[in-house]
Amino acid sequence: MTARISDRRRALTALAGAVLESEGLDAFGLGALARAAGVKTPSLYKHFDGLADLEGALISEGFTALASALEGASGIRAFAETYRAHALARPQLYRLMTSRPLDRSRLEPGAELAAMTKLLDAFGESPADHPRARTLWAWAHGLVILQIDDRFPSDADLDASWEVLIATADGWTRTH
Amino acid sequence: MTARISDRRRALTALAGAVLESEGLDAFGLGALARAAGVKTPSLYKHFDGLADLEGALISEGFTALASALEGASGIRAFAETYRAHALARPQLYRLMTSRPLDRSRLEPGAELAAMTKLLDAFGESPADHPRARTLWAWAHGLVILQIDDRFPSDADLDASWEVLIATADGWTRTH
DNA sequence: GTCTATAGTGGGATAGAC
DNA sequence: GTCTATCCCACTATAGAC
Repeated sequence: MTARISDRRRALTALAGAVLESEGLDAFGLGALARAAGVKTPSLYKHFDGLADLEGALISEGFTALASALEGASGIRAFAETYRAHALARPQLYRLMTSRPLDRSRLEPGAELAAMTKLLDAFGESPADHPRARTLWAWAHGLVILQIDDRFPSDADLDASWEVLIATADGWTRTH
Repeated sequence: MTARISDRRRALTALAGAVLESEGLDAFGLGALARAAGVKTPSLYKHFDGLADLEGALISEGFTALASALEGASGIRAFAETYRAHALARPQLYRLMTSRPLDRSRLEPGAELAAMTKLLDAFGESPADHPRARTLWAWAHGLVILQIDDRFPSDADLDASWEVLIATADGWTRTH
């Protein structure tokens, strides 16, 4: 019963996530959230310390949700398909998370690290594995973000492109 | 001697490219270009049909330059290193070209296609090779854009991550 | 080809009443 | 926790004089 203020912030953050997807990243802002909430813009300042704070809450939630989704993915195929599905389920949030400078001071501590750790752990925790883990992440990210930004021809067989990634990374784990 | 107007447009576009890199994509606009050119913003409308036209000119130039750079690259290693160096030489232009919705009606006809064709041709022109060519492009793009957006730890060995890409793609061409 | 003047839009943000 | 009122800023864009 004590932390009802926090509940309101959480509810507004969830609404903001929906607005972000429906309006698009470029049209998103305090005004868009206020309109959707049926509230005037200045009211939001009781719950967020400005736009950067709101974006930080959304991004933190995104990292936490990604880490949680990857938790249950074992094996390269599950990893790749989970990452792909998770990103495409909320493409505008994915763009917000990855396609602009990241103000880490606005994030919940550990949120980004939790997601990154899950990514790196797909290949073991040894530092020697990191270049391969990072390049695999970049590969998956490239496939996802180019699709979100509509850079592939409409007839491109993206499933086939993902299969190349899966087969390649599977080869790495088999020979480790 | 006839097309001096066009010369001015070209010079302003070149200046805009420099401003884009020094000010960053978010701070770029007609005002930034006007300040750099020592001119008032409305004057630019004699040379560009608004901001979208200016951005289209920059993006077209970027695609043309990329196609030209890839022209001389033969083999996977040369391809990868050329792409990487070209993107990182003008990171803000690369972001402008790849990280937002692309208004193709504002581009010089064929500019995007020329660059994309060079990318696909790295693996031959058969449609069966396209999934592999596209996934390789996405991979290279992911490595470049995550570095530009500062998403890798500062101690990450990116050279090693690129070597994984090169070794993998080399394997594809050897077994074709 | 450049200028001044101006209009319009949209956004973020603060102060203070209720 | 929400409101009104207000301010500030930045940018795009047009009209018309020089």
